[in-house]
Amino acid sequence: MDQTTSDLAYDFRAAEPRWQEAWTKRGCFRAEDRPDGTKPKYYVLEMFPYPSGKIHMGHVRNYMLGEVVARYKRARGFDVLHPMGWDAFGLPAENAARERGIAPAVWTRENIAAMRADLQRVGLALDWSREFATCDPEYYGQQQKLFLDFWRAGFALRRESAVNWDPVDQTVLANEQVIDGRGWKSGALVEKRRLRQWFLKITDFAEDLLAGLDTLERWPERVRVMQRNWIGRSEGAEFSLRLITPVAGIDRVVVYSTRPDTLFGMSFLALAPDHPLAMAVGAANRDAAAFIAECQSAGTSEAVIEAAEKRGFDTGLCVAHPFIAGATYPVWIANFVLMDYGTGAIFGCPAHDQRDIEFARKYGLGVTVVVAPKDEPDLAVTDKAFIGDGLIVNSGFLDGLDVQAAKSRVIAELEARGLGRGVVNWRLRDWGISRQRYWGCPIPVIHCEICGAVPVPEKQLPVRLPEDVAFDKPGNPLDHHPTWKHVACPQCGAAATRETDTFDTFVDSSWYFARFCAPHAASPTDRAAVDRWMPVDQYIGGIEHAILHLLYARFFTRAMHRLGHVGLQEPFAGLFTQGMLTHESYRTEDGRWLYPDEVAKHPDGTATERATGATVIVGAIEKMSKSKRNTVDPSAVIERFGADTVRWFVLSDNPPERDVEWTEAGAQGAFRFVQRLYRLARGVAAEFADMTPLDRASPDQAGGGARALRQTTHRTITAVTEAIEAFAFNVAIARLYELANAAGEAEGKPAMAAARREAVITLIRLAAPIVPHVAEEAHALLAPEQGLVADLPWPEADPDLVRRDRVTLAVQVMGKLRGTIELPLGTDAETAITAALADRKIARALEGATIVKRVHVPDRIVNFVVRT
RNA sequence: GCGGGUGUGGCGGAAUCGGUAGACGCAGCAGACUUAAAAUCUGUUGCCCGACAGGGCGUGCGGGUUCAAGUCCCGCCAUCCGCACCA
Repeated sequence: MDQTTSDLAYDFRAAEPRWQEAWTKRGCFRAEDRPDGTKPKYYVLEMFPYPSGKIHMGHVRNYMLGEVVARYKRARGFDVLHPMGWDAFGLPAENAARERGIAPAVWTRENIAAMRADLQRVGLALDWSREFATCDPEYYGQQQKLFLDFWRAGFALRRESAVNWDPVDQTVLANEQVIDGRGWKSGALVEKRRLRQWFLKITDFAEDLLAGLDTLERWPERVRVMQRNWIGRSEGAEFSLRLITPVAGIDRVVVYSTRPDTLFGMSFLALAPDHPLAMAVGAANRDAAAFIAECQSAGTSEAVIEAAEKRGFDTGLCVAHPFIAGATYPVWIANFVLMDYGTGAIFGCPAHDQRDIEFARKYGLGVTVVVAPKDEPDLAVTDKAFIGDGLIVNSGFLDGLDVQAAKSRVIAELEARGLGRGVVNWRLRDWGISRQRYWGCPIPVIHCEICGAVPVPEKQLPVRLPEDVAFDKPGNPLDHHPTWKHVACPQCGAAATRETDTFDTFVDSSWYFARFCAPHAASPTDRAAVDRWMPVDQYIGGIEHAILHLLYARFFTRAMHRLGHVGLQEPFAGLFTQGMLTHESYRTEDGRWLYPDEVAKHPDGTATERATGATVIVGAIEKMSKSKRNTVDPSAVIERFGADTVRWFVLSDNPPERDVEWTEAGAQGAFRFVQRLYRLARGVAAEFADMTPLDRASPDQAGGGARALRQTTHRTITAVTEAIEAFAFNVAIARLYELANAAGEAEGKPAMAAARREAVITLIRLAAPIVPHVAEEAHALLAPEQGLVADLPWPEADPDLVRRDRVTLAVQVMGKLRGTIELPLGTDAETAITAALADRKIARALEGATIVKRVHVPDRIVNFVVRT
């Protein structure tokens, strides 16, 4: 024992590194590459972190969820793969380079080293031998190979699309860098600019990605719903409308509608601002051009476009109705029509579409009801469109049909006349993967004036990112690099240039889980390793990734499957999405944000800055973020209280799917429990030393409550096991507290000593996945002959001790609780009701009333319905 | 704006199926131990009336279904996540 601390306390400072070393030495958490085939596999993975520099409590919580699963599954006899790596490319490294002159590679490597050290102090059961970072050429080189495979297979293509262009900084901005339509640094109004970029054809997989959702039984329903809505399958009609006066050779406009049944309620046609016809009008009309330019300055983010006030510009053009001879409708350019969805043109039917009614009211356009609800045939639409089902009216050949029948009928009619057709449309768009940035995986393509876009030959991979780059100029440093991009064309040998765009970092995270199976394979994946470990049995991460990351990973896996890199379509068999970590934010009166440990809080609710004594404004509890400095550094807490305290606390109070607020008080509570666990073990060890061999052998002594304690112990095994399986770690912890309380109450009672020892040993082993260090320390006091807790199997409950023979029933009168009765399990209705009526309190509650109905739910409740 | 969540004591939360609301923890209060403090232990703690017994109210708000609603249905409010170049 460490002599420097009080012999009363568990010394985590000495114990934690010692046990961490013991696990590493034994290779406890190394996943077997060559298993003997006797154990089932279990792959548990948390979304790998971006190396921002320091871990925060949110990371610890995320990794603790996987941690408990990993240690628990290991104890249940699985070969567990639980790896760690780094999602290392991205914008923050470039921002650091521009702001502080640190090279992105250096900044990233330093951050990784610091975060790795932080994570290792937590004592996680990770297989560090498989660690890699996406910025390792070994990894991104294989990614380049994958991309070229995709390209050859027709999954990749180049086409134009819009980006946010900052005219002052001469650079492309991410959506988060556009604030109120302006560049975050320059403040300049952002323009939409069209660039030729690489896309992956995720839309080719739309049907399959949608169908696959139904097989993901261990995914949260809400994530599946979000993905389903995102993919957005819709059936509708695509058809053309004739322009009365052609413009620039355009004589018709193709529209898409999911409600072709409302075609007779049309009152206008609306074009996306970047629709070819709108552009043609803009070329000839300055006012139109000004309106289009205004729409262009809104940025590319859908949220901004959709939330903006609906506005339009009347082009003065008209289109003819396909079925009503002589009827014409004005053509507008509207800011809420998206070029990327459908055909970029819609017909407006205000009576039955909310956006259209708002637009029509604003600009005085007509409103014709063509669907009448069955219970309200004379519907009048004012400000709220009617979008429900009903019977078609005012619609010629569609009159009297319901919505579904009218859709089929109108499509048939459009097809018969050669005007259009029924189509399935997707909200999902192809995935644009080009980024005009330095710190990412280079796209392995060479542009030759003669041969066009040429793949970099495989033997020249990886295309390495040069590290001698300068950030003194705006724009992409790869573009400015003196030599990097100048190469000979691999096909014809002429002077050519490299693609200077890099991949979206979502590409990096779309296949890393497959790479962990064989992180140093010479091909993107090692099929034998992938077949052994995939799918990920339990994937864990933030709900903020519900759509993009998870959808891209599912798409990538399908594409890799078609090319034989993996043998399955769905990468994640089970998914758990965790909530965020929150904390109060603090700022001084002059507006500086302060870290929580710079603030002294006072009992009266006020707070001051420790350094200066200045008044501190206590702000809202919100998501921990660096900018607001409301983060709590786990390393400091580990230093003070130990890793087990942090581990216990991040799981103890909250259901993992919900947000948590970090509080100092909670941390101290967790610290006390860790100490108490050790004290319990020490007390039991001392008692046990004094026991006779006979007493030791018979934990189930008559009387003295020993059997009751044993029942608690074995019921706790069941309850904790179920809670862990259900990801209800906070409930598991509550049950562990109860067992600790029960064991504590048995202290000093010789008749219960053996039962108490069983309780404490069980408690330690059940708590071990959460607080493994103190568990090892305590277990070594009680049963050193059994070796490491990390190597022990999970405790098994004795069914005989779990079973209950008596239950408490609630007795209600008119649904209000009036008493309880205790009965043998499985008591029949008649006996239960008789027992209830015999109860003094119930009898009094029933005085003077006539019982009209008796309800009995076996082993649960008796309810009397009465009349007075 | 659209899509998806969440809302229960002073606080975090618990409550397979609709069946004793508030498990467990934190904080508080009272007490024991101590010269004292810390640590530890015991009791108590949803709100209101009541000395007790007991009674009333109570799961964001408003309705509804049911013998019975935190749980199911309808309508609101607040708040969080995502919206395709933050990761």
